[in-house]
Amino acid sequence: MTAPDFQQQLRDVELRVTRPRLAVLEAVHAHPHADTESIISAARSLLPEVSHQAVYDSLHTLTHAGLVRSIKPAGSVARYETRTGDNHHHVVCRSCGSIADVDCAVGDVPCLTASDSHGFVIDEAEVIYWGLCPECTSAPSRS
Amino acid sequence: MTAPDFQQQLRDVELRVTRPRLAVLEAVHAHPHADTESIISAARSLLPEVSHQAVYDSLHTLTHAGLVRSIKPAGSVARYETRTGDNHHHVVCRSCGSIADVDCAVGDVPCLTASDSHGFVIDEAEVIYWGLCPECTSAPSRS
DNA sequence: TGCAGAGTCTTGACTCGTTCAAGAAAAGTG
DNA sequence: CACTTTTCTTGAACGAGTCAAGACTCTGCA
Repeated sequence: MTAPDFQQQLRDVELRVTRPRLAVLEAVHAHPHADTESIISAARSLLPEVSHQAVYDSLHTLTHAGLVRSIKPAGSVARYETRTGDNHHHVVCRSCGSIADVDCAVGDVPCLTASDSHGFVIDEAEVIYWGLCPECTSAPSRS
Repeated sequence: MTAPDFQQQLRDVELRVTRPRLAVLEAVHAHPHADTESIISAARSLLPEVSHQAVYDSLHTLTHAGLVRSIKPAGSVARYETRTGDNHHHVVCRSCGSIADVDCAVGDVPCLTASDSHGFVIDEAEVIYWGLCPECTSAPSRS
């Protein structure tokens, strides 16, 4: 994934190509599951003067456009990733908060079938597996 | 579910029986999926002088003990419910934020099998279905 | 019933991720 | 290149949730 690719991604969804957006897109791509602060740092290593506000705004815009996806496990701040549209899920470590991707166990667009949806029109199923990561399993920190 | 039942619940998990806890437990039971502020109001209708801090603390304690469960859909504040241990899930309306219970589509403790868990030890699967509730489907507010 | 000690609650201040607002700057258009 | 619209910068504000210290309650035991 190169810089021109990111530009093309933006144009494909009819967004203006701006340096903050490119920096944010590249930062999210390079640091999957990073929180906003990390993304701000990463974006600033590419474009030193970006304001945090521009990063927040870009993240919102890109999320709306579907280029990035945000996840917010309970007890964590917002995190972002560029892997979208393939209906994958996440495992979150209860101890250290680290996140890993998990492909959907059931198929392509699987978990979209709730047993009784109460009349809701469902368009997405979000699954979060909670547990302990390998490191925290072997060395469980403060219990 | 009567007041003595709540007392018994607390004793069963070896928690002290205090009026704030009873009020919180009853409030959560009476208002499933309510946010913290609503629970504070509801608890105060039973016990006028409870501090918000006591409610927060009780909610945390009860959550730890497994008597209540907290859910935090992205973009929403924390919400609580007393239905625990049956591995049910939730539908959340993207428009108005209302929440409904959904029984697990697959079985009893189903979704606990991720295809590749990356070495994580998984103990819970949390599923949130996103969509539109019946009201917002027929009258979609500001798009 | 009364006492001691651990655990809880009240009060009030504070943190920090996120949002709001107004003006300046930059991207796209002809 | 000038113009219009969108986006970015700066700086302040918001608010759910947390922290801390002291007062108060609950429970177990004499």
